[in-house]
Amino acid sequence: MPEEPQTRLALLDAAEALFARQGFAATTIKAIGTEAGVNPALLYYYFPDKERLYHAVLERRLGAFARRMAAELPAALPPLQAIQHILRGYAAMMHGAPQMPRLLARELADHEAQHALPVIREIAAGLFQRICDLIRAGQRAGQIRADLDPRFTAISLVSQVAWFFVAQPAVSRMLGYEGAVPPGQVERYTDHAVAFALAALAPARNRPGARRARHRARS
Amino acid sequence: MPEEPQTRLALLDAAEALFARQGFAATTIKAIGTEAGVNPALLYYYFPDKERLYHAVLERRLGAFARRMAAELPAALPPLQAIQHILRGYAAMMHGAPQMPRLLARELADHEAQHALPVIREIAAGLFQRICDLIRAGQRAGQIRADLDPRFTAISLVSQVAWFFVAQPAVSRMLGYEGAVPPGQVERYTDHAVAFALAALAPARNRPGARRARHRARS
DNA sequence: GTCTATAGCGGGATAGAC
DNA sequence: GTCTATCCCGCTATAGAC
Repeated sequence: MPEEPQTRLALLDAAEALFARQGFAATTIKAIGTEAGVNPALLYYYFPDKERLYHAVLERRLGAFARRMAAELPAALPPLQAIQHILRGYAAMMHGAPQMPRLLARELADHEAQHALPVIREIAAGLFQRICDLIRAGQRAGQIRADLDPRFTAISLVSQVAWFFVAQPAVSRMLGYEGAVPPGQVERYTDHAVAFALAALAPARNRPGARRARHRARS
Repeated sequence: MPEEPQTRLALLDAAEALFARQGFAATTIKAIGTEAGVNPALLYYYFPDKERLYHAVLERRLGAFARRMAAELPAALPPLQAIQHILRGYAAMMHGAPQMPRLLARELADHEAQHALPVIREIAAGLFQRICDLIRAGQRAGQIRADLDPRFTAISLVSQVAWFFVAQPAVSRMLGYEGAVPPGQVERYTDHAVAFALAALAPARNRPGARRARHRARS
């Protein structure tokens, strides 16, 4: 990793912010240059074109996250703690890179967009697979309700964190704030989400009428 | 509601599909016309411009949903059942209008985009407020854990359903499907999400070491 | 490495025939 | 109501001076 040119970094940062705010198509080269405090034409000195700049933006963040997650997770951690660890790591990444959630939201929604990177799919799929395996392990150990579908449950777990950040503007307003969610609230929500998840995962203790409505659930 | 011109409807449908797939900026007038099987210039006969066509697309669906939800919910329903009703209604709308989730995701992410409609914010805020109130009622009745923050909990509930549909392409792949999620699986996930939510909401029965770190709830 | 100038294209929107 | 032709603008990308 030799010395990264300042200009290149400025362009990456500016592009990340603008792509997140407005999307790829709505963001112009001129705007990127202005935001970066750099001549717009320099984009073509450091990157082949707008599309590859976008790729570079995604690679930079997601690559780092994927590597960290792959390295950090000790294999010996008990399932419930490992799940907690992943959820908190996910929240921390989202919190640390404020543009990322919206960028990710666009990627997820834009599956037909030409610039969607397979890398993202692979990273997401890898993490998801890991969570599924942890849930199954927890079920075998009797720490997680056996009647939960592991894959559906993994989605439930991830969605709580993902949605909070992705829908940030709406969520913030719903919580009663004008602009962004105050920093402290983010940690509080993360704690809540983990507690909520653990409560839902906990094995049912012979609840009255616990085993009904497997089919036929419409009102 | 007098006779709606066919062409107008075709344009609305085409625009809805394309805006959902590619976003507002990336969708061209020509593409809308082609998708609708109609001359592109007709857009300007039925709508003032591209932006107002977009507004019409959102109004059509969300207006209907908001009216239905406001009308359908009997005030006398017990909190837990009312919550279930809302979640299922939300899922049904998303399922019934496949483009809507992605359109909504864009709106939520694009809070700085100029075309974001205040209507959406109001609808979302109204439903959210309702869910919060239901949670508080459930807590007073002892049917919902008292240590949950009502607003955070409302987010957790909504996010499970919202994320499943919004991240549909990614979710589908994670569940192991190639294209879209098979119809039956959507209902199965909805059932799961409701069950997951109810499990998390259920009052803890004298668990050893129940969470203590509770902040003061505000009115 | 950075800048200016501009080519070249594709987009939104309009005029007006039918 | 529908269609053709077209204007005009702004965007991406490049050429080339410094």
